[in-house]
Amino acid sequence: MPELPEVEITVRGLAQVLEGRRIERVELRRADLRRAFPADLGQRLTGARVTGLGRRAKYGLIHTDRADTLVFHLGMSGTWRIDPDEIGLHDHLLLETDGGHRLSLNDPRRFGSVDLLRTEEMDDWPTFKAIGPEPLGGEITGSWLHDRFAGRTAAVKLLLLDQRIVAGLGNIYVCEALFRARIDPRKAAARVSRAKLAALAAAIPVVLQDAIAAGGSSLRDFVQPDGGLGYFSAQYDVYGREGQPCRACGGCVRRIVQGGRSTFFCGTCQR
DNA sequence: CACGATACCTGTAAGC
DNA sequence: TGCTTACAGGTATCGT
Repeated sequence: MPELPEVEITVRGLAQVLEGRRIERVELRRADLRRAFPADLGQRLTGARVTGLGRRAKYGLIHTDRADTLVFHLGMSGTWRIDPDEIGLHDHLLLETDGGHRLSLNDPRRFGSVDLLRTEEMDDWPTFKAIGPEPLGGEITGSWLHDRFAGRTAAVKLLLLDQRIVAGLGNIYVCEALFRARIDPRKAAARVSRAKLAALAAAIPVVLQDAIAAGGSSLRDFVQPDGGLGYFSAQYDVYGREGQPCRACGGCVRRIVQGGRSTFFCGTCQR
């Protein structure tokens, strides 16, 4: 996915064309993504005015003046497209605004989701209640991680992907944050030193902010709402760099599989 | 409960 | 060229 930085960039792009605008037309081009679209989505959204955009973890939020909030998740392959030239097989939800723009939620793999919540009840939504704090919110410190990791034998990399612990990190930024903190991703979470956890807590928001500043990452099917591409992928230290030299020590970046997913790290720097 | 494996779905690239 | 396989940013669910 779109991990947290890509969702943040998406939300900022959507705000440019949605903020203050009335949604004049809603078109559902299929009944579901991962789950069914809300049955009354079109009815509740049509004619509503967008009062603001937001983000919680990897979920994008579109608030309306009808006290509803559309919550979208981009899954692995979702993107919002603004004024696409053509509407294709994977454009599943279309919104047309009084500003003359047409937005399309495009998601080939359909791992994404769309929900419509009452804004005042949003914090009580089970999905939001179950996930951990925002990594950019300043709550994640070394000692906080130490507490959460106490007694945990799973690899630190796998726990960082658990949205109940830290919400918003995905495979790329976990690999990058662990590199910056010089932590071996295979290490049992409870056995990572306090000093390393402090470095990790510091690295997480920095790597995310760096990615946001670069405009999000560009993997093969991620395009920003304005059609531009992000360039952070060129700055990756380890992700996708198997066999290439470590930028810090010149050693060889390795790829291993953890939890069925690729982990990239430097076996020399990360201990 | 913690943990690992699997399923969901499509597109792309690599290997034969 | 065509077929098969592996892999891709995530998350829910199911065994053990």
